[in-house]
Amino acid sequence: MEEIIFYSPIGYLLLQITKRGIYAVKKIEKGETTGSHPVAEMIKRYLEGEKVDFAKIPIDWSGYSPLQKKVLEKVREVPYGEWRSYSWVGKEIGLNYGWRYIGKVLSLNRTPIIIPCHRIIYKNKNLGGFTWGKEVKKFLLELEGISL
DNA sequence: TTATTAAGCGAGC
DNA sequence: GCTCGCTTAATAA
Repeated sequence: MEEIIFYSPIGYLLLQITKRGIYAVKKIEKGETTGSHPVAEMIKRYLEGEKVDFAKIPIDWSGYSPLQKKVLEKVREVPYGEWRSYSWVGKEIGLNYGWRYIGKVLSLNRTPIIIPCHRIIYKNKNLGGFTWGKEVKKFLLELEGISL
């Protein structure tokens, strides 16, 4: 497990990487930058407003159930600058009425930004919740040009 | 096997 | 605007 701490427009971020890929991204209050990593640089550029493609970054899925992984992989397919509802995700993966479970799965997401779960909001355009708080979610959506 | 849980949604007032 | 009822899979007891 490799750990990189770097500074971004939303604060210090801790990036955890295993042999299989990105394991987790965490927001921390204080810290000192501890070197760099290509993925850390991509996240930093993204948070500064640049359009970055995270699709090719490998993710360490260990700990997720098959269905949870399916949900998160579907969320990754949502293109930059667009948003989807929780029920859209549910229908896409074949849960006709079980979309309430989607919220549960997204709350388990260890890698915000890389898996853009901030692009999943209420149908009426209210924000749902977010691992790092609604303020960060709003920041990310406005960054991509989505008005609420 | 049962109870609890989670970041939603639409109907009806 | 607000309240209410509901679905699903995962986890714990």
